[in-house]
Amino acid sequence: MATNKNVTINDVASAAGVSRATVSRALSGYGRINQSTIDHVHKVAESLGYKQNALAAALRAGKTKTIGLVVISDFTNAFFDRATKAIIDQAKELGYRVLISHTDEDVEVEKVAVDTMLSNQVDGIILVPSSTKKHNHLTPKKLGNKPVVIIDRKLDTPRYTTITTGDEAAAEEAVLHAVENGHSNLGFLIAVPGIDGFTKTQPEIPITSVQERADGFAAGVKASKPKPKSVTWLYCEDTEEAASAAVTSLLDGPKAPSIIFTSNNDMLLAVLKVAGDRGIKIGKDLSVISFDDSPWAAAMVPGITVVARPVEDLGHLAVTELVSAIEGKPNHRQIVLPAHLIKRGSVAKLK
Amino acid sequence: MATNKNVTINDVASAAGVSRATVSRALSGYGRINQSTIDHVHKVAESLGYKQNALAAALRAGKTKTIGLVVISDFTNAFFDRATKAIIDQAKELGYRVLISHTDEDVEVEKVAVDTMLSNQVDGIILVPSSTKKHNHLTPKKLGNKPVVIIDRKLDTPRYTTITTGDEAAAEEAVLHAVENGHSNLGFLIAVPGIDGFTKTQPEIPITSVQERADGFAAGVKASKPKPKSVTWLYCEDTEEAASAAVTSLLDGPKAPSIIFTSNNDMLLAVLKVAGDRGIKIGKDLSVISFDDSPWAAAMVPGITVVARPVEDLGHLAVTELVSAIEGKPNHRQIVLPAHLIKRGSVAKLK
DNA sequence: GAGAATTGCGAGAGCGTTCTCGCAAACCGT
DNA sequence: ACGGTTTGCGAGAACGCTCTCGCAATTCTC
Repeated sequence: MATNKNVTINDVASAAGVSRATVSRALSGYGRINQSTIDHVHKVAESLGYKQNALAAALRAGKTKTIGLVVISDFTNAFFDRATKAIIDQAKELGYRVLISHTDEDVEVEKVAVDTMLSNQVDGIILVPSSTKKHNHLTPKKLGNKPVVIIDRKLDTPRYTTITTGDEAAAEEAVLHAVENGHSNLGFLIAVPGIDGFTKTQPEIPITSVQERADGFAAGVKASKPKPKSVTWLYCEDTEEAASAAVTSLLDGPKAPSIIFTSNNDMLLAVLKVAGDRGIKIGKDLSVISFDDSPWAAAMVPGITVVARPVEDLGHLAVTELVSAIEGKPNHRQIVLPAHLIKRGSVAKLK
Repeated sequence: MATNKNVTINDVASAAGVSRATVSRALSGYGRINQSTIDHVHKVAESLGYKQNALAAALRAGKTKTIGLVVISDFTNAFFDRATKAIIDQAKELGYRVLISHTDEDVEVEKVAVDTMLSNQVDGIILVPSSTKKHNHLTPKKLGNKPVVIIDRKLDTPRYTTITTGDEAAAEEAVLHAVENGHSNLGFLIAVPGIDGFTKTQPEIPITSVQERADGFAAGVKASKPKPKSVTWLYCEDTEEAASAAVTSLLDGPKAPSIIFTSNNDMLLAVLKVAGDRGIKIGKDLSVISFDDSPWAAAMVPGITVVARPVEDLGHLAVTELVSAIEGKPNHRQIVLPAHLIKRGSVAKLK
């Protein structure tokens, strides 16, 4: 059980008969150095199985080539899985690694997540904030003046480059699409983290993207040509139980909707589940439109009509912006990427 | 634009009027130190906004409290998203961070991923190998004798602790379930990375878990009481196009199956898509059983009958085993967790 | 109250790099 | 052939931290 001490740059240096500095020059490719010694050092390093200690290099150089990604949810989410993938891929493209942490919509968790990132000396942070208002821990000073890109949601103080999607317009479009198809009894199921169960009266929504969806739905209702006969709003905790209960109450309520708009896929799945259990056919007896596209939403029969957001573009752009800031071009842009409605079969043509 | 030099342990030391060593003792909680100085140092550190530089600490201490996770696929996969989440959560529980990399089933990518992990001085690695056979880069020597846990698939040399699921038995159970329900024309759609398009003859399968599923299906066919009338095998590249083509060929072939077994959810989605386009009703005109459960498979109408694997347990256990090895109890266990069939509505009762 | 044990803390080395500085050797121009 | 420039490389400091060692001060022991 030989405890293989890692081979260091010193080992390479003495094996190659040169100094540490020369080895570093040869391997990192900077400064004045003879091509033949470069080759020689490379050969020796390889034969010894030398691997750079990224920790030491980063400590000395003051940069880690790592960006921190603090997301809300884990990857079991049709938005964040794709965003995370896009971010990792683009980061790799630009020569960066990604450190991931998720916060479960908890500001306290977010705080320690960010601290961990900073402690690990990330060069910049991409963050999905869990609260619009509570961000005392996100001041430039507390972040060591490190570049930050906010995605998916906005802070109420637009301090950093922020990339969001145009959910409001898309939500409005969704409502108009439903009304055009003859729907007149509308149900809205909005997932709001932090509340208990579900409620009809609008609670404080700590997430701008959700707020925008709700606003867009409302704008759609207002803009509808034949005014909808009934509109029911339900704000719901983001859990399976609460969602099921909310859907049940919606379907059993006095003004049962012919279409339900859901603000995310968890809510959508609850609708599908309850409807399935009751033998209610989607796209026929009940229509549905949700947010965020996914392979399964497309493959279902009927396909689910969704607001598709440019998730990959968003992730891609976030990294590009962040890296550009890391490399010294700090500019605080507010970017909104367009979302659009994908019409499938889950909206019945009434009348 | 004050370039906030990070506050270091030296700053805290001089502000608190003690030595670096004392600050370190106070904050890290080791060695002999007076409680009142601990409090004092903590207070000063807080007021200065001191944050430990994890890099420096790790460099000095020789351990990073980080484990590397090298998975095949990204998180847009019903298995790996859950596994990754379970691993991150359990790692956090045990005081470890997770560095993630994905390889897209490419051995070369896997190689550099592992190198990156090592360069970043991870304390151990959890790996989903992209190939059963090609693992020259995974010798203990090349891994610096760091602990490794292999999950989801096996290497042909059982060198490390390996955690897999009992896919073979579950696959057999799935076939028997179908035959019991009167199915006699069976189709098997097996995703095999690295092949081109699809083929009827079994190619080399570089992944043990897939091989085991195929073996289990075969065992099920053999064990069926009324021998199935026809059995069609299709091995397919893991892309949407190839899968669609394969499904089409399956449905249009001479022996059109009444049930299709798919080895993963990508294949399942292809089946659903093609069937949907043709107006073929799942659970009625065509039955289907897939591998790996997911929220949408449960919410669909009819629900998809699946082989559910204990993904969270697997991830959890992987971390536990790895950390135990990191902390000095190296034992090479071969663990197989049981998978089981969840019967939903996607299998029609024939006869 | 004198020796022994214990406690609290500072000095300083060292983790594996990078990078500036300076020096010797090689090269240039006239 | 001689001053000046360029080239290649080594010495050594520094990044921020941990941890051993040793010394002074305190507490214990009988």
